[in-house]
Amino acid sequence: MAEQDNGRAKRGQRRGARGPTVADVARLAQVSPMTVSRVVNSDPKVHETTRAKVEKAIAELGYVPNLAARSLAGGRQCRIGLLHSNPSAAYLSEFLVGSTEQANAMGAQLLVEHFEEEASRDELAAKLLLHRVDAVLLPPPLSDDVLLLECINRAGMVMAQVATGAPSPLAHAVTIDDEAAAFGLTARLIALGHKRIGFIGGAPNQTASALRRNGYRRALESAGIDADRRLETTGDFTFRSGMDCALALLALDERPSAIFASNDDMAAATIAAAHRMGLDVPRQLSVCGFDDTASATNVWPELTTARQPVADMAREAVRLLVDSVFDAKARTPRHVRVDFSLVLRQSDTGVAVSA
Amino acid sequence: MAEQDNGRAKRGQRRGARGPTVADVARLAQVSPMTVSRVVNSDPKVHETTRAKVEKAIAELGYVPNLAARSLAGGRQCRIGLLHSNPSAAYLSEFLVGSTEQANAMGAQLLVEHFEEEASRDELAAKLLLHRVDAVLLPPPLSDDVLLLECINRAGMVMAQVATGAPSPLAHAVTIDDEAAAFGLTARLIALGHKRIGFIGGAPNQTASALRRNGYRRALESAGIDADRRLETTGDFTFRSGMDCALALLALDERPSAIFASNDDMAAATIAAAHRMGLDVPRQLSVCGFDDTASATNVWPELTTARQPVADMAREAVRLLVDSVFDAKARTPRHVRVDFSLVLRQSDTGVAVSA
DNA sequence: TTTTACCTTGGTAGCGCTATCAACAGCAAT
DNA sequence: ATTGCTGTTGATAGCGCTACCAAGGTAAAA
Repeated sequence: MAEQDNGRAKRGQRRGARGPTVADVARLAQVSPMTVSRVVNSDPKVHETTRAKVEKAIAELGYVPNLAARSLAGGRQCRIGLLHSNPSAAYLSEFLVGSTEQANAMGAQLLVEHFEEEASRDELAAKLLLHRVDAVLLPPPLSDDVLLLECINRAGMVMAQVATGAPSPLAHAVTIDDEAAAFGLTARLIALGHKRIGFIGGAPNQTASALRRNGYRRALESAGIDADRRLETTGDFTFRSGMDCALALLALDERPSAIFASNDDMAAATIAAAHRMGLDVPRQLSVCGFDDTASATNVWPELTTARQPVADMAREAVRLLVDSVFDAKARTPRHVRVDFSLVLRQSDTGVAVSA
Repeated sequence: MAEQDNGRAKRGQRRGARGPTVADVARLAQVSPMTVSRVVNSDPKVHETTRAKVEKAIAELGYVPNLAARSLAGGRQCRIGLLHSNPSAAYLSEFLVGSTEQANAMGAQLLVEHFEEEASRDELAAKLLLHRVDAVLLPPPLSDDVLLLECINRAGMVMAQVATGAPSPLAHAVTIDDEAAAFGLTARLIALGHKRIGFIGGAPNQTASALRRNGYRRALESAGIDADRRLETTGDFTFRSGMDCALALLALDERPSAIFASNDDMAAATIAAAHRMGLDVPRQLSVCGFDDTASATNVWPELTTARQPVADMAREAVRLLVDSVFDAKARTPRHVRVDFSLVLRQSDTGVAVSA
């Protein structure tokens, strides 16, 4: 009931005091609202003096632009649909942090949508359209779903694939050089003295899996080690599949002395499998993973792995999308490659073992 | 230059065709824009017949409300700051999914902000204020930071603590019954025949830690088992601390036959420690965790644990916050308790072992 | 000096929606 | 017939911001 007037004169006849507006700033700085708008949007054609005055007024009032009004007036409005489907929680977490941050910073709205494997791609596209989604952000494994890409493209939305092995001409892409990273890790195992190195591949439907396998093979090759196809197994990025593959590898007559798993979960499983068989890691078996997710440090010994800057990749992808939505010229698909790094921990640094 | 008119009469003189508006729907349904607005917002006082007409028109045009305009006109605007500080990635991920979903559904804006341990709470509050944050969402461990709560409260923002053991009178709280869950898990271990059950506590500065410890103690007590304080250790929810505690417990003269860890990461570490000492889990050592995060299934054997519905809790918290922001009457702190469940997997189901 | 060209600023008119209040039924009670 | 309702609808006026165009000033060119 009590109409409390917290120190500020009520503006309209609507409900009480919200934050200061361009008009307030304009009054204080003795310029027009329009000029304030220009300063806020860093329009180059504002005189230095005026800009300073306005900035002072802004600081004084603690003015913050109202996003709603801005996007309404500006006509611009960017909704990004983030589609995810059962990626590792650790990956998704980092991805979400990066993408929400960037989306907020750029005034875009992020809609997080879970995509069931079995769901119809057409229905999904229809749903996105219904939600007025302008752009779609695709973390793996969805970034490799060609049907989905085509479907979304047909619906006229911009897309960004993150961490795909096969950038589509229909979409932006942000990737690391998976092959180089896998090459690097394998080369390191070789440098440690290993000659029989087992490989656990990722899900065949993710293109990155093939790239990592190539990196592994190329490293062996360039070290002059004959490839033994029995040492190559294929999992699906889950812990359980990693366990199965590792057990199979460790049951071979000529057991590998090192195993390169295509992601951290499978590497963690490999360590578990080794322990289960009474092998010490890294003394009797060196292991390395890929991705540097939380799993990498939640095992003992901690995993040597390749780190993708997931949050940065998400940020970059959002940036590409927002730019595309606001500026038709930026709509031609771009492919951004970001740097990875090798994180050396304890899972592989045992005494070098010769086969 | 070519003013392309894509099939729809241009509305303003501004840039071309955006989606249909209330006016379009109103015209088609032969009612006033206001009535359309009422239907969209499910205002009860609209006649059945009218509602049907409008809904038909909406469907026909594929109308979707413009959020920006709505929040501008409604004067309502809700920004929720989600503060997180190094929680487990798995937890954060689920939390983010739940909270972004709910925030979008309720037309609120979510700002994700990382809070460094060392950062000044006052500066943080100032920053939140600067970003015009109306409400703050606090997942653990921040939900237990009393200083932070006071600070934010002083700044006049609404808060919600998630998974705290000590709901503050200053904030909403969404919790599970940690004590009951810990009781349940411990009771299960006892039922399996264990008499010496080790305990790995969580970080002392998180109130949930104490509750879990109480549940553990109470279960022992009600089973008539004498508490042996040497069996109680204290970690800090990290894998590494779990490893240390587990190694200590397993080095005791009278080794425990089961260990209850206060979260999954520490339970995973316990399994790793057991393997490291050549003990089989669950045959020689039963283990159970808490939270049912991704870690629970990324170890072998998989963890028996207590599941918190993290995403649901986040959703509920967001709901409480948004309601509070839009409706002053809903601002009195509420404490919502949601159900947990015990997830029985393989880490504890060995042959029952007697001490 | 006048003209042309900027460079900077201001005025006006909405963006799409909803709060508010006024208006008009239709019906019961006076 | 008049009054008073409840239930439903419409008209009006902005929310805070920016696109657009026009207007003033100053400097360079004629």
